[in-house]
Amino acid sequence: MKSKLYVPGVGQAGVNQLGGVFVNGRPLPDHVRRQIVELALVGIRPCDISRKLLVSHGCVSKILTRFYETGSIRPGSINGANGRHSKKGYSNRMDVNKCQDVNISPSSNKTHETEEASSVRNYQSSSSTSPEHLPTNFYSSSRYFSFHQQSQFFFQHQLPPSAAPTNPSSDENDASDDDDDNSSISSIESKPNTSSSSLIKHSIENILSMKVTIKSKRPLSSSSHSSTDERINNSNNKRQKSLAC
DNA sequence: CTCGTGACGGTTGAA
DNA sequence: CATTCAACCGTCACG
Repeated sequence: MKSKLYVPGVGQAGVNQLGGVFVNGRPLPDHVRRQIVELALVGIRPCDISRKLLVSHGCVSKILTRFYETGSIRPGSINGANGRHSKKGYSNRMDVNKCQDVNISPSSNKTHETEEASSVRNYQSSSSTSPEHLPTNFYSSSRYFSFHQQSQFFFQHQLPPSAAPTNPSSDENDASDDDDDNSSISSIESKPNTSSSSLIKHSIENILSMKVTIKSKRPLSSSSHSSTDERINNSNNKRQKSLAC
């Protein structure tokens, strides 16, 4: 039932049961992972998130489980704490990048969350199309670069322009957009900020507007908004509690 | 209907 | 340089 298509430079791209495009064996794009976490934080249920973002339920569950346990939205091999990257000197290079980008001393006793946030910033700042910003600790540059371009192509066709990835053509716009993303992600993983919360609200509103379009396009089980809102609030309280721990 | 989990096939980097 | 292996990925199906 799973249709597959081969995309040069990416590998086997497939379409899951929800109609979403994915690349087998490759992590979801960062903005998709971020949207999953943001939607979960505002109380959207995982099943709704999977339907909205066209990501499989299992993937949403895994990402949220990882996020609740570690506070990280990154794929497991990113921060070099585990996986194959820990064997080589990636962590040293990561520390250098952190010093340059985030002004965090590598020798300072940083918490896991600050390290994660800095790694997120480092990765997002490096996700611009400028070759010298290609990630050194992630995948190899050439493969990652081709994948990133292709994934942007895919999700530009999947998501509305408000939730679509940034335009790779202009660096300054990328930088500003990355700042928006960074502020939203830092507000999630650190303390809440008033200005960034508006950004979160903005992005979530965009996503929710997409939800309306999707629901109008493909009506799910006919459920009234009031009952769903109550369930959303309940689950939101539960997740806020778990997050506060 | 929702959610957690394991199997599966695929990708990636190191050895 | 090609091959092998381990770790990780997302999807799917099951309970």
